[in-house]
Amino acid sequence: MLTRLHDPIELLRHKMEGVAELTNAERKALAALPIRVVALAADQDIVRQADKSLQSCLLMQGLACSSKVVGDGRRQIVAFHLPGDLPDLMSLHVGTVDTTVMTMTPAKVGVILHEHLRELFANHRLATAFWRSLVADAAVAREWTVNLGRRDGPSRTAHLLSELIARMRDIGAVNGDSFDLPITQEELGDALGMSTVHVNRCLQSLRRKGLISWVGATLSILDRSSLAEAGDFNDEYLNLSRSAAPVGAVWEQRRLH
Amino acid sequence: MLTRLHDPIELLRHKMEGVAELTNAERKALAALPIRVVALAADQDIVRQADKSLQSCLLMQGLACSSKVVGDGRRQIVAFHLPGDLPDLMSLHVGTVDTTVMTMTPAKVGVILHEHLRELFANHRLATAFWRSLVADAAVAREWTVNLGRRDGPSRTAHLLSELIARMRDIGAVNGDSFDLPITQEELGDALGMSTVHVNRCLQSLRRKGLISWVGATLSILDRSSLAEAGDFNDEYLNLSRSAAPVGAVWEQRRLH
DNA sequence: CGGAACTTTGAGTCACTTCAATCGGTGTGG
DNA sequence: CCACACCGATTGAAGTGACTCAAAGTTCCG
Repeated sequence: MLTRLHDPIELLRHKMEGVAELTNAERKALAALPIRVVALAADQDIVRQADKSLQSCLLMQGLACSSKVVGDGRRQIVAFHLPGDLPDLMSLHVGTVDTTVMTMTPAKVGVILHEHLRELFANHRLATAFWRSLVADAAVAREWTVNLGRRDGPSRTAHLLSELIARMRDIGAVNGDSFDLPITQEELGDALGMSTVHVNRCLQSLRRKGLISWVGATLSILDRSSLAEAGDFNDEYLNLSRSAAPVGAVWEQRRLH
Repeated sequence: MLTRLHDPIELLRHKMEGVAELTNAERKALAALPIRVVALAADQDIVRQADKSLQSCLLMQGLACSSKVVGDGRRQIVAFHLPGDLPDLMSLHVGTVDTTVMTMTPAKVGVILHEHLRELFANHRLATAFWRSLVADAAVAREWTVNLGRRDGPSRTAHLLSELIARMRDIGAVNGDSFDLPITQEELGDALGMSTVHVNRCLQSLRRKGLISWVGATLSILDRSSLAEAGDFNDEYLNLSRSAAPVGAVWEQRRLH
């Protein structure tokens, strides 16, 4: 599966089928989308905060992140982007991004002009699929807020790693319970809002408990359910869009009656 | 202005004109939207996490918040909702919400059926306006993540209060530099990811520096620019959609050339 | 082989938490 | 009209999680 997903169109199709059912006509429309593939080194800006943008990009290979820098120069990563993600899709509607999107590893991105996306959205169902992907990203962002606000170091770390393996699994990037995570503890700290030293100690604590092993760039989850428990992790928020495809159930008019 | 905005349609129109230019036809379409107004007491759930939903609501009066509860029972507020906000607009596209939305004060909400919104979205420009409002909310959420991850107590508090007065000003709810903020320090702590005690001390520190005064339910910003500086606050992220209305400028093909 | 980048460790300090008590205002029943 | 209860704000004191600083150990790579 992973090999097939090196093709930008297939990747995009897989992403959209994750949140909505597509007809053959819609798949064809997606396939007709002009995408220019660009290879980037690690630590390259893709879009910078406040840039005007007439295009959005599809991450195809590698890892990327969105971050903001605060007054004292430290940065906070607000999202990790995996292959298949559209890190700056929001610029389609507001023409700018409020974060800096950069690669964390060598990467390939597919550049899609907004005008082509807009043409695609003549089909409402496709527009909805993209809309859902934006909503799904927002759900992840809210969970990060919870993570930073209410969980201590070890738990916060466990939660983030649980999120990552879940998302990696969705795109078929997990072998057994291991996946490639070629990022530094400093970057992890920027995402967790913690110092590098403390990240290191939290990871050790997870290792000592036999929950994970992280050698080189390979992270292995040794005990997925215990890790989830340690991180107070529940994957529902990752699957909102998926379960939503058929909106059927009657809404119980509890309070707003 | 505030009085006029007690009408749900006017409130919605004001919201949407904040992010996009509307034609008279579009204003008329908005005005035709069936909205059922419901009055709620304080601390009532509007939508609960994981509820299936066939409608979204427009907050008309009062304050509301979205929150999630973590394993040990503490909660994290992930967003404050002001009059004019659509706290659960995302349920339009995924059929669920991942947070619990509840009132913090007595409130009025306008209930709008998803089917009516979808009809409205036959007009692409109106759909875009709603889309932008969702993107704007996501930008605020990302800034909260930064705030929780990288700013200490006093600064974090100053930042949130700066955000609140800026958003209150947008809806005309600010008199001079004062506005009604009828929430407890505990609620503020749930938003800031801090204990009540520490919120109290951070507020005192801001008071001692002459930046704010908070008596009863009235918060006054005594020195707006110093408060912004103390909170490392820059309102750009709140105005993304506004500045975006005409997407004109040519995007400089810096790195993705 | 040497150097740079990253990880790991230790020690001291500080921000923030928790627990506990007090204070003040507000509403309520007697 | 007062006594009481309740809720929220405030204060103090002790404990702890996380940070900073600094150094040493590792891995990677040219």
